[in-house]
Amino acid sequence: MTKKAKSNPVRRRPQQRRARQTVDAVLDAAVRLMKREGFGSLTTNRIAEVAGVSIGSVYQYFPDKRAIFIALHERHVEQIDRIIGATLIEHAAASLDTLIHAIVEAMVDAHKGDPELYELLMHEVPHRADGTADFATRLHGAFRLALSSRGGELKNGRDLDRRAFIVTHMVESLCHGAVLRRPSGLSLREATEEVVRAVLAYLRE
Amino acid sequence: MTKKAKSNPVRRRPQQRRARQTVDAVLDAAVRLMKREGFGSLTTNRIAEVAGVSIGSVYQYFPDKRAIFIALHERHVEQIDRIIGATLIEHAAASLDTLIHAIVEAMVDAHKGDPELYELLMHEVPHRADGTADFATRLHGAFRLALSSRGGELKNGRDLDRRAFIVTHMVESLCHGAVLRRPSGLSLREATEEVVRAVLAYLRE
DNA sequence: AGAATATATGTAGATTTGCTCATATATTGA
DNA sequence: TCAATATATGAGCAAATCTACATATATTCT
Repeated sequence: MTKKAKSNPVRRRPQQRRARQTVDAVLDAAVRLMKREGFGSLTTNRIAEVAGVSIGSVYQYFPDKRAIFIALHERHVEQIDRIIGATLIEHAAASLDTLIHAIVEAMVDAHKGDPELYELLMHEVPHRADGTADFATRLHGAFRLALSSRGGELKNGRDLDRRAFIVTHMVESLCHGAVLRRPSGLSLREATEEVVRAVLAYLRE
Repeated sequence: MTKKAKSNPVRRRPQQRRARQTVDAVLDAAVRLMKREGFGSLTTNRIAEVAGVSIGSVYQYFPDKRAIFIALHERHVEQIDRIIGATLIEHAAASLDTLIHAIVEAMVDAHKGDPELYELLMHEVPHRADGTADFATRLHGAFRLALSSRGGELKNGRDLDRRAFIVTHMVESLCHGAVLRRPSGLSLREATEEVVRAVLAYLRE
């Protein structure tokens, strides 16, 4: 398995188009393999093979196997980031009700397309070790902003942080839950609506 | 890394006390090593060494390295299960308010003692692959029961499932968040109280 | 006490995996 | 055109996982 943090092996960053294609091919191959054979039997050589590149190319852009997983998470977080950002802008002037509604629906939509992948990302693929920029942290800022321009009774920053903290975790966890863990007999639409209700109940409390 | 599902290597299950001690020693050693040197540099030989048992003993109870991780998760889930169960019994006759309060505080208490471990379990140690009995699924039943004997307006099972689904994910995610991801400037006590407020706001909605 | 069973040891090695490196090819820029 | 730079290759090494197994000790049962 992974060695003990060898002397900082700096890797090349892709700058030409084919390099970026190589990187993408590696990430896509990793996903395809995980879905097909499970996370446990993922090997770097096999990833390279399925990606159609040589093992050497993989290690030009990823310092180690872990880095592939981190990149997978980053790719996902960036996608969600874009979706949330767009939703915030689109509903900049809307009420809190419709904003929350829009964000929750956007989150659910973003995940329902490929639930298998997000299940893997959530429960199998190890997250990054250093504490930088996990998903909740990045959502927090967005919600803080959205709440600050709306909540009349939220006077100071501490209140804002408190509210944003709860809302962030509710949205993240409940949207994932609605897609991946909702009880049988509860449709995705019903679950989504209930998530919205829960968040708004808290914000109106 | 793990092989491709070799011919079902059935392992011994501990029945004597010293066997259980061996198993525990292995799990404890894995945790100690992860904290000390990170998940990435965990090796089975080193685990055996730190546990004070031979590598042969390790493989008598764990079919492969992954099984050690799975056992780590199971151990944690069982601990939380016991705590939740005890809290439910202790407050069987209490109001919904005090029950939720008690459960949230119990969850936070259970995690605040060793946040480093739970951070590892959440983000580094891969979860089990088969979908059996994850934490949320098990909490769901408990909350369903607790709500059924209290919520006056919850008529049928669908409503119950809906409510229990939301509450389960809120409690799990927000308690973890309060311990591991609360914004600086928000004390653990404040965060915990806010979690309770959020859950109750939803249940009273 | 003595047989049956469960547990522990640890070396030797086969197999697998992560990752390196010397070398070759493609692209860019002047 | 041709040097400089970026990208791609893949055999092979070091290290890890996991097995096999002969041996020794501890526990349980009658």
